[in-house]
Amino acid sequence: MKFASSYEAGEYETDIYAAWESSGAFKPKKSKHFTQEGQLSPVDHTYSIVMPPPNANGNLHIGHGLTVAIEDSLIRYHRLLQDETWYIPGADHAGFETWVVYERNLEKQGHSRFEYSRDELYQNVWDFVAEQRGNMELQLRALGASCSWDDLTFTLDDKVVKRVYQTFEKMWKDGFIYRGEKLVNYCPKHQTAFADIEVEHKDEKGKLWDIAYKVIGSDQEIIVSTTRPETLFGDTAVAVNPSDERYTAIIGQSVKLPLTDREIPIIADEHADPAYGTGAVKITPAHDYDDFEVGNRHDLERIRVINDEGKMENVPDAYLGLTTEECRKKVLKDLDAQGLLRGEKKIVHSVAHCYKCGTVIEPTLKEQWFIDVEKLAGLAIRHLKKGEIKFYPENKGKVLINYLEGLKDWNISRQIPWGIPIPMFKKNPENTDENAPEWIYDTRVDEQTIEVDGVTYFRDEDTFDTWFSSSHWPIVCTNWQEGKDNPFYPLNVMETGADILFAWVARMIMMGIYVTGEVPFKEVYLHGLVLDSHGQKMSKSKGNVLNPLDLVEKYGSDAFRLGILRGRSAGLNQAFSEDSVKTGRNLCNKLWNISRFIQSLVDEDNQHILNGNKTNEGLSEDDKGFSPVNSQQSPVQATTKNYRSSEDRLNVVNSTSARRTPIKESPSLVSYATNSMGEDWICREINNARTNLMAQMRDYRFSEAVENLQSLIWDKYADWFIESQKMYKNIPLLKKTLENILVLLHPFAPFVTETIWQNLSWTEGMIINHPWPEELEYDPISAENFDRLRAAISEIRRTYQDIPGNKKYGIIFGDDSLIDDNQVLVQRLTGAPSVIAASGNPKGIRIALAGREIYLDVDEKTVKDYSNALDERILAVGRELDALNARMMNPNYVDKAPAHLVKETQDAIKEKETLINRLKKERELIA
RNA sequence: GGUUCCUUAGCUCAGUUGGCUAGAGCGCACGAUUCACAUUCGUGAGGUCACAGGUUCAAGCCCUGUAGGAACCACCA
Repeated sequence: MKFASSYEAGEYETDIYAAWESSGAFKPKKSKHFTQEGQLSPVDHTYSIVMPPPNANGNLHIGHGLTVAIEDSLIRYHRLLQDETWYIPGADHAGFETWVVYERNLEKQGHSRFEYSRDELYQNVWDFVAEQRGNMELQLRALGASCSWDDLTFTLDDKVVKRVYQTFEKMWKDGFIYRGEKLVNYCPKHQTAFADIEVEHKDEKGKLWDIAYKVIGSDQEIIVSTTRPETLFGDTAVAVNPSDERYTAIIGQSVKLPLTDREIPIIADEHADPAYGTGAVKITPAHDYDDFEVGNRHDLERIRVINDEGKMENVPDAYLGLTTEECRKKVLKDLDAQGLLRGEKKIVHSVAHCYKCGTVIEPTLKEQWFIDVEKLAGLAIRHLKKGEIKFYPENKGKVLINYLEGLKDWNISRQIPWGIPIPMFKKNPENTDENAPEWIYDTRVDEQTIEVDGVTYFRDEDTFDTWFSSSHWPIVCTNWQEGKDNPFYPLNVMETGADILFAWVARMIMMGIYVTGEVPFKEVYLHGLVLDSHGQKMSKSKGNVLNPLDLVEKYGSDAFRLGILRGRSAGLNQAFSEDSVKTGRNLCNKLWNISRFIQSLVDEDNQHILNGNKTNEGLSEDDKGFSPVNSQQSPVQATTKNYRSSEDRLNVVNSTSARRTPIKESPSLVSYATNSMGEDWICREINNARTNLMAQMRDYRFSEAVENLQSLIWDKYADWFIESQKMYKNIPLLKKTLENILVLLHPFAPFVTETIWQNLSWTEGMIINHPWPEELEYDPISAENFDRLRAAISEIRRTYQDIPGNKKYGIIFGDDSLIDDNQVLVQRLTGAPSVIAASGNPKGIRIALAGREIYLDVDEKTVKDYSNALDERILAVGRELDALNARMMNPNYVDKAPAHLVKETQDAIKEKETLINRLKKERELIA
């Protein structure tokens, strides 16, 4: 296969993905089907992640793109480490979200949900979703998600329902669940209740009205302030603060409720704030959370005046059936007519809205199923405080505990058909048998009535809150079973958006501990929102939405993944722009061209072999011939080649590795040896990048990992190593190092690395499950010498730029073995017309590096032109020297700082002094 | 009111247990260019690390305070 001159991602990605998938690489190796029934022997290294299930009915958005980029990189990294990885994909029935879409369709067709039974509706939505499903799965593939598709879990799968019912039954028996008539967040449009977390509070302009209530048996009146005059029909008291002296005299008396014949008491309660409004407040226990509490304290009657459709009920005939809005107008008008409306004030207050349709949430008295959260959260808090889960970013652990400590009981009933039916049946109200329980648990939810012990029970028509079932996600996806070892539970990490810390992560933790006794995951990595390039939230209305799949199509999957990981850290909402995807694309292309070039060198080399010429490939270390570069090397370097024993090397691998056990020794197909400074240097750099990468992966520092690799591949491998190899080629080392680099980058750029791997002539198998590279062996002194050579070359280049006239001059070197031994390389990398040894005293501009005798062959006039640059240089070195001297002048520093730092400072001073003295001497000669 | 976070280059952000001259990407300026790559190569300019104190031999990092900004939770009759 021939490498094209640029990497066109779109030409390869689909095939590569298909090849991975059909090879079985995505499945956990040793336990392909870890079923509910089967139990597998535990294995040493497992690594499991469950994907936060995207909406089965929807398209992926940029946040999913980030999720996959992070999770798949982790999974692929651990797969390369030869862990048994399991990336479990999912699809969410997205109860309410999907229901809203479906109901909207239904309305468009002129139908209403009330025309159908729950079972019919459920079936209809199921078909509706089935039609749409598959879209998001294709998109996950395009992003390169290497998940085990056979194990895809849908949130309405039987195993999910079964598990949810088991838990519900356990909770019911344990007394964690109760049926209660409480105020719930009710959306009159969708006609369902919500959990507190699903309600959005928004600041809104409103009005505060003052209404006079006449005190019975006197001509006094009490003025209450309210934003909701229409609920006065549900008032069952007026409250004043017990310490409020204005009202102490009338506490215990009654007032006449305006527009009605009812009398209600004046009560004393702390809830009334003397400083707010008139200090007196009407109490409507059936339609206000605070009032509900007040009502409980004073045993007040609860009168519901707004029905499920948001219309007035239990009110005088004139108001019956009005919407709340109509009723408010009429009440105000009628009060005004009676002279009871005493004031009107504009205020801004926070109002709860349905997060989906924006309708004002009506706190409504309803019988619902609740979870006693104190019990559930208490367990979770204890585990969290013991630090059993590590959070990234760390502070989210504290935030979560704070949330759990204040959490109120959780309403888990929803009045929508699309969801898991609540498996509870209510006794026929006409049955007066007192021995029969009011409610019974039964999973025959397909039947509307059941008979137990001769008693008829009716099905509860509600379904579970989505979060109730999704809180079981780690349990169901890993097929956790009581009493059976499961190497995949707890998960290694839960990766998801910081925005659902409370809604989802908190509930998974609570439920995981409750069901299994163990935390469901050991670590939590939370990502922030992906904002647009100006730091604005992406939204359709702003028109700044970036579609991940568009970017994949335009730049490639790898480019997208690299681009979205760069510049991003845990928990923060951060900007994202197409530019960073372009950078990713450029890196892929760079790597492609590096590989293309190396392959061409390999092909050339093979041609030589065919022609009967010698090559150093495949020779053992002992009989390794020296490539031409050796004759150029200094005697010093040649004698410092002193490789560690293989035992030492193994120790290095162990000590620098972030893993608990040594990586499996896996003999490379390519045997290699280093023959030059540049070669030793690149081995050292690859080893360093590898070690850093392992630490970065352990700590979830993806952005740093990507930068680390980019710097290795581009700034080091391409710009220095490959360039130096254009002189003297070490084919086995080129092969070996390229392989290592490809493997290191694979977790982040799976497609391009695999495509290259498949295109290279000598590689075997697939890179996706290639073993993680071992450390390369090299000569550290030789590697350091290359650093010196690089510094010299950079300084020469810089000096060329500093000399006016934009011209390159010949290089003359004095007694400088580094340059002497690398003349050809120096000439090539600086672009100098010549590099020659000095005869006699060299003249011209001397390169401003201590320890080097390098001159540029320029005439006297050019030397003078350079004097300004030289002056600046002298000043700069002087400043550095001053800073170092100041440090050494401090006796405390010498005393207390670590010895190696002091030594380093002393050495640096010596070097700077030498250099500055030399530069000053040169400057004098010019003047 | 409670909790948490942020303030570092023109922009978006790194900066680990305090330790050499504070980094990256993008952008900008100057220069290069047949021979892997213009999705290229080389060089450079940009920083009082929000401010004020403190601890320390040493502070972007730790402590206290101030200013500005953000998110979430609760409440708002």
